[in-house]
Amino acid sequence: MCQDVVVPADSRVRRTREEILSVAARLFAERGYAATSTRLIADAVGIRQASLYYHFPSKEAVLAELLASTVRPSLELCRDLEAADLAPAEALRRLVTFDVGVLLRVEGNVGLLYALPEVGTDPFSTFRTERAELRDAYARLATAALAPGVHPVTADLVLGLVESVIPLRRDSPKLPPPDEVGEALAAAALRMLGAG
Amino acid sequence: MCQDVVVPADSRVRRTREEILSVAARLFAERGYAATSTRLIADAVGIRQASLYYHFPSKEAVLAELLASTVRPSLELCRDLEAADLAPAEALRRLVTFDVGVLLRVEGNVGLLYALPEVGTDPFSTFRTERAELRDAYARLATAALAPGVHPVTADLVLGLVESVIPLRRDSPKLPPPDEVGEALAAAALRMLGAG
DNA sequence: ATTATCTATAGATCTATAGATAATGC
DNA sequence: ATTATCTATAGATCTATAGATAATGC
Repeated sequence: MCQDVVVPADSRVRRTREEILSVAARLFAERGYAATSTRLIADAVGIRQASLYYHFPSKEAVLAELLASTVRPSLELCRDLEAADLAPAEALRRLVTFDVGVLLRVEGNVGLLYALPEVGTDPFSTFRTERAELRDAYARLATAALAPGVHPVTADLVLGLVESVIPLRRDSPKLPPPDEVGEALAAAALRMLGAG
Repeated sequence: MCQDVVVPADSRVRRTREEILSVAARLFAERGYAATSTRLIADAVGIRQASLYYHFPSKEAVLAELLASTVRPSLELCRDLEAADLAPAEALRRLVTFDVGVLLRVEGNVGLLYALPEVGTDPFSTFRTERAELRDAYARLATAALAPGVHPVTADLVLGLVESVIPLRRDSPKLPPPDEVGEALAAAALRMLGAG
């Protein structure tokens, strides 16, 4: 058994690695994955293009790590909420406000990464699986909260409604504070389901 | 004055040009703009890479034409509806069902093109202007239909809700018929605004 | 004669690797 | 001594142009 290599949280290599992630997230979201060269990322970080490959084995690995970090917190909350035996409408309200808060606050509008067409290709299938889990959790909660007489497809619209804050944030710079948008959107989702 | 050059609707050049557009739309939506090479498009059409440049001056021009053709029909309907002096809720219901129908029926899920990050770059600013017009029209109608006591930001969510059928179509292959989804979504939008 | 396509290629990328060197920390 | 970066470059693209040739239609 060998000991884990301990990297202090503020070591130089750690900071560089995280700056690469942060810069790449912003550039991928703004310009697209294929249109963002490793040179462009490196220049923005202030290192040479080849030095990226000390921190990541490939450009794909950079995007893969970004994607993983965006979906995991929501997935964990989903599991907690489903275990907590709340009324479906209340569980959904909490999930929606949490996700809207994250999407509006995260730097660089990283939520846009979900929609990158390249994410549909083979190297990112792990992320797609995790994302499908999140979609299913939303659909289960929304279906349970659905009022009689409301068309069942409405339950599949909730996640899309939540994520519509991503382009909204890009296109409408003057938005109310995240918490206010989150509560308004959660209330809108519940009205939409007839669960007001 | 010179006469316009008349190109018959089914001429060979016209068919090739339209097949380029159709194939490019599908590939851009599936794989992204930068990740789709002119060679890949040409191979799928069955011509040589260089022959694309007889029909289009650049790769950008192909995407620009696709974008223009997707936003224009909705913009025209918007203008008609605003002129027709309907109740805002009814005008919005018609606009929503129309757009959902188009987005669900158009071949190759071309709606995904809206979200391509490359669309945010300079060469596509004309499209972005037209798209901003559509967004404003949605916001005007939705604001007019908003019930008292409902948070105003809710009006800005309607377009996002409509466009959430684009990823829905990609991720949930088994969806009800377009008309049914359109009506369910329009009803959901009106409930969300408190205008049920 | 004109239109639509082809072959061939220039010139500019891009990712990733090899091997050298500078900075860090015991 | 190890870690993090650098320079240099191989090899594979990619867009767009030049000029030749085949198909079309009067």
